[in-house]
Parts: sequence; structure tokens; C-alpha cells
Amino acid sequence: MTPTIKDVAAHAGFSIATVSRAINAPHTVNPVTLEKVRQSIDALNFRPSPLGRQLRGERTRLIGVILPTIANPVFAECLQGIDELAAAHGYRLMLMTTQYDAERERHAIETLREQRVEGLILTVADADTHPLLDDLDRAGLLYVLMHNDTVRRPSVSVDNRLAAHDGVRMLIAHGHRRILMLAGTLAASDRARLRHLGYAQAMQQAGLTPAPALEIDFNADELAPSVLAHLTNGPNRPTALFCSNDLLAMVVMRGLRRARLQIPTDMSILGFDGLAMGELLQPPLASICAPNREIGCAAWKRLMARIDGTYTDASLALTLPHALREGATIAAISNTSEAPRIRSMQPLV
Amino acid sequence: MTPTIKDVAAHAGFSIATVSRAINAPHTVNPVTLEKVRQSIDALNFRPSPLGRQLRGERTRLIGVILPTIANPVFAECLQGIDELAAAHGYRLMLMTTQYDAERERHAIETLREQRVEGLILTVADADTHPLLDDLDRAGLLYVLMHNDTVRRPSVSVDNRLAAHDGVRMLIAHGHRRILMLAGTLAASDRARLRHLGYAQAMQQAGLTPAPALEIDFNADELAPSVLAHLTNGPNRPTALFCSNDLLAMVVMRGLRRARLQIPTDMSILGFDGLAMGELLQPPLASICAPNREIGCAAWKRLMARIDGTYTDASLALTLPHALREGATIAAISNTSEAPRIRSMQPLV
DNA sequence: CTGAAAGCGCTAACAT
DNA sequence: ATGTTAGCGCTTTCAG
Repeated sequence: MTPTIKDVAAHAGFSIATVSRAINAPHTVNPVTLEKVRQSIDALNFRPSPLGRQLRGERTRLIGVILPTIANPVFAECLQGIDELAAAHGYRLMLMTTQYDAERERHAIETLREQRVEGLILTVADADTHPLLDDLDRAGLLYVLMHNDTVRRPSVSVDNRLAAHDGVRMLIAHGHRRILMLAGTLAASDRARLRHLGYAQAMQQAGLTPAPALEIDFNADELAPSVLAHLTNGPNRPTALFCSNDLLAMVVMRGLRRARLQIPTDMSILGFDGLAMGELLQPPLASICAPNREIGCAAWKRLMARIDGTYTDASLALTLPHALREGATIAAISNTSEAPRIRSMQPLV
Repeated sequence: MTPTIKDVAAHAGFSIATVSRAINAPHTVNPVTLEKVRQSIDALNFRPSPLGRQLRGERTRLIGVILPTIANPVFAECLQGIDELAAAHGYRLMLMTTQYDAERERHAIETLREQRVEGLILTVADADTHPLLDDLDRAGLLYVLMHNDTVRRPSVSVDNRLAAHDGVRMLIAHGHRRILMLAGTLAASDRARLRHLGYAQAMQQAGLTPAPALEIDFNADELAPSVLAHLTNGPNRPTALFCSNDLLAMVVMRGLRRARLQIPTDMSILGFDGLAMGELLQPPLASICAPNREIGCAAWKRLMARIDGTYTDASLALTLPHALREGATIAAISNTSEAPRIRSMQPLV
């Protein structure tokens, strides 16, 4: 059916070894022979089977990608970046999702190892304490983490702590003092932890009291009554919500609207991720933007550098810059009783 | 490094053939032997290499997925469905995106063929006239189309014409008479064509005059002045816009807002796709919903059925039901000069 | 410069 | 019930 190297050899009247050399080391073969072989290749429309090469222990040109989900555009955007570079470099991508499940993470890694991927680009729940990553190190399977914010392993991310810190500082600069952080139920990630840390530090530095992150059920149509009570409860209600990601922010915005709260008049909202989608909202969502596509691209480049052995950078973690997108979901609070005066702030960033 | 079948054989004191049988046909081997082999497998943590099997001409357990982009959640949602079933059935997914580019479509198909995928799930621009799909048929490589609305090939889709027809009828039932269809610049797909056909038929059946689809630049921040003129121009301006997909609808909504038009008061908007995201908008986007995840799942099942040879269904195309999501972006037009009376309509669907 | 042959990990006749 | 062997498509010594 599909022609093999044998067919080409027969057609050209040479051995399969010569055909192989004509393909992989053209300079080592007589130009005349080379030409004949090439013609046979064209005539038969032969393309060397990756399978043979892969089995032979050559490079598989396979890269594994493991993501929590692609339903969240954050990861879809990263994947776009990876895919673009992979296509340009003749690599094939094998994709597996974990739905944030540890057992599926394990299974994905094992499956991709079996398939002899040359490297792995992945996002895990918690990078620092992940035993499987130690296994990879031990086995010599190269990988680069994406969005995992750790200095202990090869990774590409924004500085989640600092980014959250900047964002919350900005809220404070707008006069907010009672700022609550909201997180999804799958919040046991290094990202979520660091974002909350940044929030807490920004609060403390402004002499304010940070609160634990309030967990929100992502899938519920409405906000839980207990949550709503928290958000609307009397004079101590928060004036601003820092949501640990944009999807959550959107769900919260909808929930608040259903509860007849105006955004940003009654409540300011700040998201995290910088989803393109957010700008299309009304009002456009303020967010701490991670360069998701670039994170994917950078992870690819790092992985390639590790594979090529040109990875000489001493530091494991690559931190990409974040940006504040000041959408219209944030209102300034000027002279309410809670924030009696506009304090002078040092410039942001 | 990684143990091979040889290592297991040596460890267990049997031949590699016996080990292979212990794995693939346990009943043909002596229970005692079987147990020993299994212990060796466990001891060495052996997992048979897919590569050897694949080269041997066995099933590769590889499925190729080709999508225009995963930046559009429509495709990400499909992919989620596919991925879920693939993981459950022990298949691996190889993903390639085309960015709606014919050459990249060709390249993706060729690459995946070389890799000996057992089948292909893909979305192409225009299924009917696609020569590469004929090649696949000829080569016997099994595939199922997703979102390509054609009766000529194995496919899973909604009835784009009917869905658009229903949607536009609904607009008309709400009193709209001047309804314009908007399409993205990459509109040369069978989907877009059929959606416009449905629009045109609905208009004609109501005695209204359909217009050609107006092309919108997806990426521009604002709507082009010429477009804006079209939409706001005097008494003949449209009162409702049917957007060929939800992402476009969102961009248009933002553009209209920037031009100080109120939605739905000044303009009603109907999208197509039923993105989950749309419900989070303000106002929630009315849309013709395709069951994207289910389309992915159904495509998977069809492909598996074709591979297993249990695909006895006579019809090539599987049409999944669409649904109208009547968001708040549609206003009723009752007694304006343009629509002097509410005409009685037959019930919708 | 070219060819013969070994071998990557595995399965499937064919023997025993 | 188990072992031997050939071969999937390819690359790579090693000879010539």
C-alpha cells in the first residue's frame, strides 16, 4: 500500500542503505545516485515512516502535552502557542488532559513515556511536591512546566505572587479597603496559593487585613446564599473582589447581577488570566494578564533547548511579565466613610 | 533503561514469545507460567512499548484530530468530548490545527497518515469538494467529519440550514423584519453557506428580502465605519443581526456598544454555536446552540464503529439536534411603523 | 561511494 | 504449553 524504503530501493536500483543515506545524509552519496533516488522517491511519493525511525531509537519527533483541561481558554491559548511552533519544527503533539486529577496525571505521563515522546510540556496541580516529576528527572525525560510557578523545576510562568500583589495594590490605590479574594473549588494549586499570598501581602502592606480565599462553586448557576451573604452583608461588605481566574470572575459577575448588584458601582471585580474574551464583556473585565500564548511558546523553546542540549541557562524558572488590564469592572472609591481620604500611593509597578 | 520484553523473558526464565502471549492471550499459557511472568512484569515495571506493536502492523491506538483552531471554544468543546472518550478507551490523540489553511490541512492529513493513525476526526473548510477526503476514502483511512454539514461523507453536525432557519424565524416571530446576517472573513465554509441559506429561506418564507452576508473583520477593535453605516443608516437600518458564530456576535456587541448602541433596545443580536461563555455575558447572548461536546463524542463513537467494522448505519451524516437559547440580546418589536402589526405565526418547532 | 546485515520491541506463524 | 524465527521500516556499523 504505502511505499516503503524497499520499494524506493527497488525502483531506483540501489540498496535500502543508499536510499536511507540519500535522505538522511545526502552529501555522502554520489550526486548521480542521489538524483536517481530522489526521482524514485518522487515517483512513488515515498515518505519515510516515522514508526521505523522511532523504533530504531531515533528521535521520535513527538512531544507530549498534558493540560488540566482545554475548556479553560487559558490552556487553549497556551496550546495554540505550542502547536504553532511544533508545526513549524516538524514535531507532532500528543495531547492528554487530566481534569486536575492526580491519577490521570500519572496515567498521562506514563502513556506518553511509553510512546517515547522526546519531551513533555505540562501543567500540574502542584509542581514542587510532585513525585512524578522527580521520576521524570530520574528517568531523564525532559519536560518544561507551564503556569506552574516554581523555582525548583524547569518552568515558564508569570510571577503569580507579584502579579496578584500588583493587582490588589491597584485595587487599594483605587480606594478599596475591604477586598476579598475568591477562588474556585479546585484551588489546591501552586498558582492559587501564590496568588493568595500576593493578595495577603498587598493587603498587609497597606495596613489592611487579608481574609482567607472564599471558595466558589464554578458550576452553579447562582451564587450560594452563604456566599451572597458574605458579599452583601451590611457595612462590612467587601467593595472589591479579586477572583483567582477570569472564568470565575465571569461566573461571579453573573451571580452578582442576578442578585441585582451593579458592577462596578456596587462591587468592583478583578480577574486573573487576561482572557481575550474578558475584553468583550460589558463592562470589560479588569484582569491581571498572563501572556498565555507566549508562555506556551516559551515552554516550547525551553524544551527544545533542553533536547538540543543548548539549554545553558542557569535558572530553571522563566518568569514572563504580567500586565494589568484596567477594565471597567473597577470603580474608584473616593470619600466614603470607610475610606475617608485618598491616600497618596507610590506609583504602581 | 526502560525494560523490554527481553528483560522480562530473562527475568522470568521464559522466551519472549511466552511473555508476549502472557500479555496478549493469557488463556493460552500455563497458569503457573503466567503467574511467574506477571511477577516479572511487576518486578521490572514493564509496559509493552507501543512502538514495537505499531511497527508490527498492529493497531496503533492512535487517532488523529485536525481542527481549524482551538482558540474558538467551539472546537475546544468538541475536543473535550473526543479526549474524554479517547482516554477511556486507551487511545492516544494526535492533534494538529490548520488555521483554516488548505495547505496545512493537507500537511496535517499526510503527517497523521505517516504516523499510522487508525482514524481521523476532523473539521475542514468545505467537505463536499475536498479532494483530500477522496484520497482518504481511496486509501481506506477511516475518518469522521465534525461540524461539516454534508450528506456525502461520514460526519456529525447539526443541520446548519435548519438551525439558522429556526433562529431567523424566531427573530421574525419577535417582530423583526429587517434582519441582516453577519459573517467572519473566513466564511468560505460549508457551515457558513448553509447558515446563510437557512437565513435566506426563513426571510423569503416570511415575505422578507434576504441580503448577502456582511463580512466583519474579526480582529478589529472597532466595527469598520462602512459596516457601522450599514447598521445604523436611517429608517432602513436592520433591527436584528444574525451572526454566523458566537465569537463574532461578541465582537459585534462590543462594536455596537462603542458606537453607543444599546442591546437589545437599538439592535437585537442572535449568535450561533451556543458557547457556554455566551450565557455569562450581559445581556446573555441569544444563540443557536450546537451540542459541541456531544458532536465530539458522537464523532468518536462513529469512528470507533467504523474501525470495529460495526458501522452498519446506512446514512453517512449524523445530525444532532440544535436548540435555541433565547438570551436577552433579542428584543421584541411590536408596533413600530416598520412592523405595523403582530402577525400570527405558527408555533416554532 | 555503495551494499550486506544487524537490530530497535514486538507479534505471529511455525515447530517442538 | 513453550520456544524459534521471521519480519514490520528504518538507520547504522562494517566491508568491499
